Amino acid sequence: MGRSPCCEKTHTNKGAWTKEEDQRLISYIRAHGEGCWRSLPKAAGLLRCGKSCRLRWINYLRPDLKRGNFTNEEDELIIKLHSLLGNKWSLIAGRLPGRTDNEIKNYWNTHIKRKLLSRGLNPYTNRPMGESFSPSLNSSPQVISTTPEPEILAFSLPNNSTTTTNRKPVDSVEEANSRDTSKDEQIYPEINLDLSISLPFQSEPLSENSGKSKKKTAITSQLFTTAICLCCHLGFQSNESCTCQRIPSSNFLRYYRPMDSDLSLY
DNA sequence: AACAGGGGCAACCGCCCTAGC
DNA sequence: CGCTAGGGCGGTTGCCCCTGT
Repeated sequence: MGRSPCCEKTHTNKGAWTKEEDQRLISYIRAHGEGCWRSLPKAAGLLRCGKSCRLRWINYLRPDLKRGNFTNEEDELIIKLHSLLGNKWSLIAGRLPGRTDNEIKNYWNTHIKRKLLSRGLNPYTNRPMGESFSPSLNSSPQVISTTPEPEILAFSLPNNSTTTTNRKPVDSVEEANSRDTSKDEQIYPEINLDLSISLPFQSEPLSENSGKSKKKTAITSQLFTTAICLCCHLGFQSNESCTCQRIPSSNFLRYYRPMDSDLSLY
């Protein structure tokens, strides 16, 4: 017994979106906001699957999207992020304002992969072909703090780390993605890349009846002493790829991406 | 001018995760 | 605690356009 389909396949359009469909979707979301994608097509008068509407909006119709060619800085950032995160396109896109995961994924597959190969680099490791490699990033982000913003990626600074692990050759993305990264050496030794994503800020203590909240609080208490955004670590703080702002804190420094009005849609 | 091949990218598919009941 | 619906994500497909022959 399979999962029920997300929509009536027989009565939905497929393929390229028309201008009229785009306009309907934009108008509807402007009027009612995002959410409930399954019922949106009917409400908006679209003969489309809800998922299709969501994808169309997120990837092409959102007002905050940055269209056009990728800059060299974006290229380099993507390369570095990919070497650290693997095919976590949404995470990578999160560090590139105005870019979508789909766009970055396509760009990676069509441009960057080739670019790295032409440099004699393994596209999955960003290291010379044949050289051993292991990224340091844990695949599962940890919740480390609560902040006023919906999204924070924090990376600990070197903490007198004694991280020493054995490298293992990685020549495929499958291998790279499935590796036990906890044992891996870092690509960028100066960076301890524990990727962390926070929950929205709560100035009041977290509700006591929330078991999950307690768990998150516990994790927070295990914070490293210093955290910094990946863009900053990679040297992109001063350019457009990094929109972080520094928040002084008694225990550590936090960098966050402000949530502007447009991004609030995402 | 016509055709073939390849590249680029929008869109779809299917699996996974999670909140809500 | 299990089930389900909804949403998110990464991988893949297929169409369109460009370029070379």
